[in-house]
Amino acid sequence: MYSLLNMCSIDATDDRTALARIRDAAVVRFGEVGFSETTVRDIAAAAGVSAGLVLHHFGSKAGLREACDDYVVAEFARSRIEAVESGEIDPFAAMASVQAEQHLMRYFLQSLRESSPAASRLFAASFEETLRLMELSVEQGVIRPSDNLHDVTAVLLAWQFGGMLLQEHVARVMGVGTDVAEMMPRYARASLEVLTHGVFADTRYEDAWREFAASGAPPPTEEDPA
Amino acid sequence: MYSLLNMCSIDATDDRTALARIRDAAVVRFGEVGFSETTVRDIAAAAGVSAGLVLHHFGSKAGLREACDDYVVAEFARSRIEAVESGEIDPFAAMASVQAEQHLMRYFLQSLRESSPAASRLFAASFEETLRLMELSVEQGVIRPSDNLHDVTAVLLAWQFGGMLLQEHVARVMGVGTDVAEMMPRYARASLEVLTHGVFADTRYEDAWREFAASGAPPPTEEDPA
DNA sequence: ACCTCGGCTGAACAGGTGTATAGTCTACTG
DNA sequence: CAGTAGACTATACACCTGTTCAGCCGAGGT
Repeated sequence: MYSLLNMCSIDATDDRTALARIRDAAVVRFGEVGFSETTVRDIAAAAGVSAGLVLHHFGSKAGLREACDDYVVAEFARSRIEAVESGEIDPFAAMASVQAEQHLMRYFLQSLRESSPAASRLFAASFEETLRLMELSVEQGVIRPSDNLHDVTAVLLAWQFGGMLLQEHVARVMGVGTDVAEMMPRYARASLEVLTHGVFADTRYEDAWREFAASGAPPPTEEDPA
Repeated sequence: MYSLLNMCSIDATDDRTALARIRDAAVVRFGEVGFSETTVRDIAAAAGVSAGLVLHHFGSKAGLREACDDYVVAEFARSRIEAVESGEIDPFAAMASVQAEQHLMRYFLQSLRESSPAASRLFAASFEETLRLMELSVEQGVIRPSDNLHDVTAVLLAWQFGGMLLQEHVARVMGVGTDVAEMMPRYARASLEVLTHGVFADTRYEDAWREFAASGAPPPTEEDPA
């Protein structure tokens, strides 16, 4: 019904609908520089259409964002479903496949920066899936059992995405470039070390906290002495 | 200490100079909603002056940002020096004192979101100090020795700040409010558990990675299976 | 007294923003 | 073939942005 020829200037071989081109361009721009730094005219130019058409299809810039949110959420869900159907269990491979679609991940990370509604949806969805993965890994003896697996998973997820958000700063203090190939070996080794052995030499801090929590007093300190 | 945000009508007892009021208001606004979402007129109104005066004192909005950056960096440094001079060693207390000046921390976190130049400076400074603290803690037997303490510190710092950045999302999946009093017990318990015992049941992932790194092949996966 | 200088203001300017509107063209339908 | 619907464009509009500018005012020096 709405299949039109696309005459426009972007690429003669681009057979995507103008609407799809707008949406894709918006996902890229929003992911790269953020929502408020992106102009409707930018997106229109990148999609090879006029600014008016963007509003014609999506109503407003906010409507375009919502459409992008829905699209990215759906794409993530689709890629996860594919991964599950292919019988993927290995958590390493799981993360690798998430990393695969870079522009989606960029959009997600940018959403986290801006605390957009999509970020909450994606974080929550990622949490549910990770929690299932953690439970499975505990059964398989890969992950140490915990009577607090729910919160532990939430913290680990925050650390993981938080680490991605601060990638640039980690790379700088490590003295390497921000590209994955250069940074990942260092980051992976350090994080694996912490996630395997912890950082504290004994349980004194954990004990101190447990004792404190049991006393019912308002806790006096921040989270961890990293 | 000194009065915080007094929006339109400045308190008659406010003896700060107009320049200081502008700078303080800018730090608050930049920290709350970010640089590009804050207008010069907003800041001027919050400081009780005209928009022209802001530019008169700081040249431009960018100049104001630089001044705020310098101010916040200096304030952080000052508070850290005070902490060191008071003989503070306990990492818990260290983090608590950092948390104390909330508007400075908010400014820093917002800078991290926006990857502003100040964020790099503050992250690097925080890293240097944390690294010294870690070395000291290793000597005291509190932190487990590591032949990779530099990178481990970088990762832990990224996780800590990253966790703060994603505070809202962690709270949501934990089912608690975002305020510190409600969230911190849960967050502290989970992070202490991980930092004390790790999450992996054995060293298989660490071994696999070491083996892989030794082979010299390009690594195939992402950082951790959180 | 006069003068000067810097803090300070109000209005104006130039550019960019999201958005509304009028109109063109093409494809489909009766 | 008329006619309608919708994709699409160009233009204009209203608003907001950072910034500029001419000038006011009070304090301090001579």
